Amino acid sequence: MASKKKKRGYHHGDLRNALIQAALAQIAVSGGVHSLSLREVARSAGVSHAAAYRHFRNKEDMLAAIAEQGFVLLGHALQAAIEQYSGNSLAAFKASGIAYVEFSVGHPEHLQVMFGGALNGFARWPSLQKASQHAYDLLKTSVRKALQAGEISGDEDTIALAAWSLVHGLAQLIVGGQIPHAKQSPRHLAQTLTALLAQALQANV
Amino acid sequence: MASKKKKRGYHHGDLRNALIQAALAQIAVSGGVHSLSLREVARSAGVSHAAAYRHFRNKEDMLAAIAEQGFVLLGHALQAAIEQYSGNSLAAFKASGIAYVEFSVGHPEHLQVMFGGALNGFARWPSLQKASQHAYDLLKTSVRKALQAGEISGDEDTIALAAWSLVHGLAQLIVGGQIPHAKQSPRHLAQTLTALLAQALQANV
DNA sequence: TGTACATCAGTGAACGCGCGTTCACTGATGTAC
DNA sequence: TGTACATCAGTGAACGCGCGTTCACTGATGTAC
Repeated sequence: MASKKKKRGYHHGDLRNALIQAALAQIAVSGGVHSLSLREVARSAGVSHAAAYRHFRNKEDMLAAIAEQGFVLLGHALQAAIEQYSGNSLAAFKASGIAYVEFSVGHPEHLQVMFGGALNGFARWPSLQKASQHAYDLLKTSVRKALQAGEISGDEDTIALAAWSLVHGLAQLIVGGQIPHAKQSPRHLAQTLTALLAQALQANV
Repeated sequence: MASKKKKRGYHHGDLRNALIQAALAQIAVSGGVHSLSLREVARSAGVSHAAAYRHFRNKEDMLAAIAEQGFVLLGHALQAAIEQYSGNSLAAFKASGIAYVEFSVGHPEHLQVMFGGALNGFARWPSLQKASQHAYDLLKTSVRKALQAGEISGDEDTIALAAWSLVHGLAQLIVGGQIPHAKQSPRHLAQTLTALLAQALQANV
């Protein structure tokens, strides 16, 4: 259950990651970042609670590490979706929106730390801020390419904000359990809404 | 600072409301529901912490009361916006979206309790569930009227979900401080995005 | 290859703290006669 | 109007608890010679 053979550090091997995994599991079970405890996390990772302080300055710092991991994973998901349609910038744009929703639904615990307001701004964690900025840049670039290719029209910032708001809102509502009557899968919903937005953006081309 | 002359109950007059107000203030200052404490709320309302138990079964019950108040206020905001354009169902639909964003930006503390996941479902508080359902019904009705008037076209559920996602996402991003570069006011942003969505919905009419 | 030493990840006890909730009480208010 | 009584909102002390963080320590690992 503990370290396999990957890093094999001094003692545990990869306690930092093990703690992050334990924290995510605790969020999933208790259903909230607010009830996450450093001691409980260490306990379920099979380690004394003081050990956590060898890897994180404090509890908040641990949450920042989780949020950063979330944005990195989100970045990868967006990049993969975009690259899948390298020849068609509008399809790539739509795919990135769908990927945003699928990532959110697949990683609700990360999402909660990323956007749940537990960190009060990312300014104190440069690498977190960088990862978050990178994910947003991918979206912006995707919009710019579709604009340059003449497949959609409009103001770049406005389009990016509309797209982000749409998929972010959908993801939050799904993960928050606010759409109980949804008969369709998150992916299907995301496809429908993304197509609807794309339709609006193509209107004036 | 305490009760004016409105209800003048036995002792305090309107402690229940005073506690809710104190809780909202505490959320605003500390910047999170997770760090809200019943004892601190009672303290800042000038009352012993045990007094709170005369008005709420427990801490969670107090949060539910705040969320309920939020949905009631949201309902009023939506209703007012819709009634303002009683002759034009498309304008009413857009106005309700803008009102959603303005309510959110104007009541970030309520929003956090309503959607921050602190309650883990509304099922245990019937009146909260009713208030939340009512707000959603206003949106649905607004969509249906625009459809019936032939001003927009599409599937009712899809349109409602798209509209809700868009304004909810925008609101969450603004309140969460995720849009630092926004040069425009929340209201302006909401107007722009709502108009964009309306454009897509009018496409096939 | 073997030994002495430095490093530092993880330990276990201790700190001080504020929390949520319960309880028997008190005293201000409302009401019946 | 006055008095006796019932109600119940708010009190203050007490409960048990788990928390975040610090500290001197220990012992496994890596390294210089």
